[in-house]
Amino acid sequence: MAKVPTERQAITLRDVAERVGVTASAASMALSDSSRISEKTKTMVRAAAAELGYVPSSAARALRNQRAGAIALIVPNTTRHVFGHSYFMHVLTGVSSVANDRDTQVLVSTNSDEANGLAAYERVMRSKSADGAIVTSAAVTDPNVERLSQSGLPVVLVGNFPYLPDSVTVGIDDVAAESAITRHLIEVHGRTRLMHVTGPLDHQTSIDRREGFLAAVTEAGLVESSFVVEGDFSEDAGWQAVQSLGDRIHDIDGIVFANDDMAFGGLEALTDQGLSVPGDVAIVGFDDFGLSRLTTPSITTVSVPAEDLARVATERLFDIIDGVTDGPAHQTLPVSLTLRSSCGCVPEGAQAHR
Amino acid sequence: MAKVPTERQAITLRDVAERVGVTASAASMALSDSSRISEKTKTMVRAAAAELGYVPSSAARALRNQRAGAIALIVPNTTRHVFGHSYFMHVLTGVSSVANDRDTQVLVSTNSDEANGLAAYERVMRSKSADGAIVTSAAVTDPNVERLSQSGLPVVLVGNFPYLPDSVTVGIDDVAAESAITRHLIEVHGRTRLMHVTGPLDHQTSIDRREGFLAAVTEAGLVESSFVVEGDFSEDAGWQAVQSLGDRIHDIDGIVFANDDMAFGGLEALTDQGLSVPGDVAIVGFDDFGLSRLTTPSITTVSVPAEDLARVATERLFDIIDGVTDGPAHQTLPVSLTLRSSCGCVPEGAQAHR
DNA sequence: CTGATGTGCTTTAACGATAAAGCAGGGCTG
DNA sequence: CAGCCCTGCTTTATCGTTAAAGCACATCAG
Repeated sequence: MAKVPTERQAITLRDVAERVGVTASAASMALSDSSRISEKTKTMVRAAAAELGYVPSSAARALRNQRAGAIALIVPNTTRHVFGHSYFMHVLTGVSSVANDRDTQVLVSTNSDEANGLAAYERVMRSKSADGAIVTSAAVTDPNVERLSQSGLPVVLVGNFPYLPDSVTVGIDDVAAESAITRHLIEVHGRTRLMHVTGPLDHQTSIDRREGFLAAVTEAGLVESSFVVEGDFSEDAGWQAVQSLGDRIHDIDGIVFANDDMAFGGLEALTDQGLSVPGDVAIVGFDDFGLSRLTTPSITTVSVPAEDLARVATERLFDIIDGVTDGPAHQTLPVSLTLRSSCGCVPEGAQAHR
Repeated sequence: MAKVPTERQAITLRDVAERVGVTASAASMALSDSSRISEKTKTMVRAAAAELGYVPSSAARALRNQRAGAIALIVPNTTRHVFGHSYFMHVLTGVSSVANDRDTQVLVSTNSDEANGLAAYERVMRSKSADGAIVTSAAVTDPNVERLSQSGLPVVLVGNFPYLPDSVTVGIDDVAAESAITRHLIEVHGRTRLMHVTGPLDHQTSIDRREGFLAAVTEAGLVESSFVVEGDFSEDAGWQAVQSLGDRIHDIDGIVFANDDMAFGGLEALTDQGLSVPGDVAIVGFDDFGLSRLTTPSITTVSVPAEDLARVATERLFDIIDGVTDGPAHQTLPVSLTLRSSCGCVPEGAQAHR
């Protein structure tokens, strides 16, 4: 084992070069396997670098190459409340794994309280701390997303942004998915009187899921017996949506929640009122980021491949950074229905244990 | 509103200086409010900088100042399985908030599969991409933690590392906490025949919690009727621990799980066997990162202030980076017992809705 | 009226890496 | 054997920022 010096002073390329007896330039060329350097020198330089534990200074490289060697994962602060921990972790995992393969650092930028007038993530980009950014959703009303995506900097958005047709996005088909799970309640479980609890309607996801629900009930001719209530993706909103129905709860036999958190809140409210799920009311959620699997009964939901979305988005981002211009502007990944107990598909307590 | 140029070319200090008619040096001094620059020039430089949307190049700054302006949050890959998403998100939130206040970027480094011989996070530090690191726990057997903390680089560990007395740590008192919650089962709920399911015993946390459990049962004179089973913090381990007891399940009236995930798994197993919780068996968990609140019955647990731990650790890290040498080596934050249904404290269904 | 002290900038140099251009010496071609 | 092209390095310059030193010019004390 080579003894790695514990000195505070970092090892620079110059140190490596001096040990071999060449200039720093030669060492640089040797390490990049230039054809203009003799095999013998290359070997010596590589050996010296390994022995000294040389690691190039990222700052010097970034400055010289005009490339940070890092990408940013931008999380508008509003997101924290709207999306759950698990969603973000899946995204982070996906981004990290691709970035790791490319020897690129991942910088996480929460928007914080834009103290400097400039949004925190705009500073990140302008200071060239990152070569590009993955933006994980945001409110439709967030002007920063548009500014970022039109700034000319490489940006890939995770989600759907129909109002930003020029942006590059990777998402799922919320309309089709919500429509499919609604049809499941109607066709498989014979539910005819449905309520839909939406997410915050300044989020595209919420708008699309509502549209999917409406398409399904319209197609089935159940418009008269169905209705929509606005929520905000929080557990409490789900609880409120059910609670505020009062006696009208008996007018419905199925609830399509726009996400799992609200479904859980709704489930609690239904249970509190002594109603059985799925017996009296069948419910479904959306996301499948963990929670829906754990409840009693477990919640039937749409599984969103968050990690895959992030992975695809990050690969696309690297393409853009590398100057690839002919990639797809908008990609849509498939989702799957995960059938559990809350719709009546899987008997309670019959959950498999691996 | 100043029109921010959308050019691909970034604005440098030279651009700002030229517009005012001074050199880049003068502009630099003006922006740093040097006393050697006239008030008039300062005003003009500041105006020009704002107008052009000047943001200093982080790479150039890092190179010149020998400071990255970033800290790393290091997550050994083994951690992913051992700690949950919520724990990590709390830590990330805590680290981010403090870093944001200091205008510092947060770099998330998962260890990945040390492809380059050098652990990924060692590269991060050696390349000077970050000025310091927060390391979120790790197995006792992980040699990298020791190397990192002894490398002379600023590192703060979150958790307890008694075998690294020279490191700087911020943690909780696992022994006292597990002892307290065990005593709760004994003293408040009169349980006398207890099982403890540990986490992976190559983690200090698991070792300490086991010690706390043993201290409590010893103190109460219940050693004969109690025992310890090894788990690994996974939901499945909790399930297995209960399941593999067979008929011996009737020999116990309380289970102290070393974390909430296992408690949930155990809860499922108990329910599957038709046993009532807390009626037949009272159970408690540890962590309170979300899951334990959601189960039926909800799980009594120890609330770990993960975000606060991260915040304190990050503040300490900045102190070290800034050269403060007289800070506390080891800090311990207080935890609290969160009493819910699974121990018998709160009647089922009586959970408040805010 | 001269040397000391300020004021307000400019010049210089450095951080570390690396393309591009420069240059010495050997080998080859015509 | 003069001219040319390789080979294998060195020299030079640059990325953007900033500390330190330098240098005019003004002001003031003695």
